[in-house]
Amino acid sequence: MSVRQESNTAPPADRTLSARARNLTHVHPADVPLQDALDALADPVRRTIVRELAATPDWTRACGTFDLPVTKATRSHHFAVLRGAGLIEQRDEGPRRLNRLRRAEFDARFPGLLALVLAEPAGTAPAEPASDPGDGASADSGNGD
Amino acid sequence: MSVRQESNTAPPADRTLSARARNLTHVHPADVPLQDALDALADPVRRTIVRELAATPDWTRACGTFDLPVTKATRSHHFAVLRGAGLIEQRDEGPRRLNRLRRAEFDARFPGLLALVLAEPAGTAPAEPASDPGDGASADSGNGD
DNA sequence: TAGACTGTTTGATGGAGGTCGACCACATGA
DNA sequence: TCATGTGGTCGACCTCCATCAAACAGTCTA
Repeated sequence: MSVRQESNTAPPADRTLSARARNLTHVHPADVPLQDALDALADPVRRTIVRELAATPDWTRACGTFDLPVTKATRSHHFAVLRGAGLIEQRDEGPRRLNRLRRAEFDARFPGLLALVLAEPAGTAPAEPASDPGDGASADSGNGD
Repeated sequence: MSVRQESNTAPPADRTLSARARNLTHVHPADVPLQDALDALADPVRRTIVRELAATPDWTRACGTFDLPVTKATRSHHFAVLRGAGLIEQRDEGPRRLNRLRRAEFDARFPGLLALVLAEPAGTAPAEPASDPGDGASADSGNGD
């Protein structure tokens, strides 16, 4: 019992998947302890990712498209943490790795927690450039399909 | 402007207060950034304090009566952090320092967050003895007034 | 085949914070 | 006045984790 079918997906060697995708292990929010959720959201960079992700449709943002004050190595680390906390889902699309915020599932497990993060004004926490006055949605923008 | 009247109470030198009580600076939850709230609740010992505090009536538990796997120095530190995050209120009663969980105020500022902590099964997070079989409320108990 | 692009992994580093022992401050009671 | 009990402060230690640079691994296009 337990471990939701699509849960802790350590993929059982699926040949239809690329070698890269096979390393993508997801954790369902239902299996995440509160400790991990709080640890994940206690970092300002990760909360920024979550907020930016919430502002765009699912599967439209690759990891590299986020405006973060860290190198790609650190960025990669943060995405892994968010994945491990059941906050995001990832899928490989060519060379890019697209992201989705697990809104409903996560909110079902931790009611209200995600809302607090999304309600937090951007640039409030440290390690954030407090956003530039020119508004962030200049070029890439977050328009949908 | 701002800073709720009873807010960040760095008491303006009140002679009716003991020297000890004068050092008791409180922060109103409304003035607490999400970062501080998450930092405060990300520690398992502090969540234990919050849960134990929620299980007893206000102003009935002194700092020393909590069953924690740390020394009093660390304990004192944790209580200070909780106070600074607007999670608890403290009052000196003789040599003891009594505590109160700021349920309503904190929940108004961070809806749902406190509920998540209280819903967390005790002994789940690390650094907790997973509770002793004899039930915690043996001697001192938490009965109220 | 080579190059550009995207993302991960590894090893090292620095800082923040949890922890402790020791000492100090205050209140109470004998 | 002294002893006790409660709690805070200080300095030191130590672990964890965010961070980076460098090297590696796929994917796509030319």
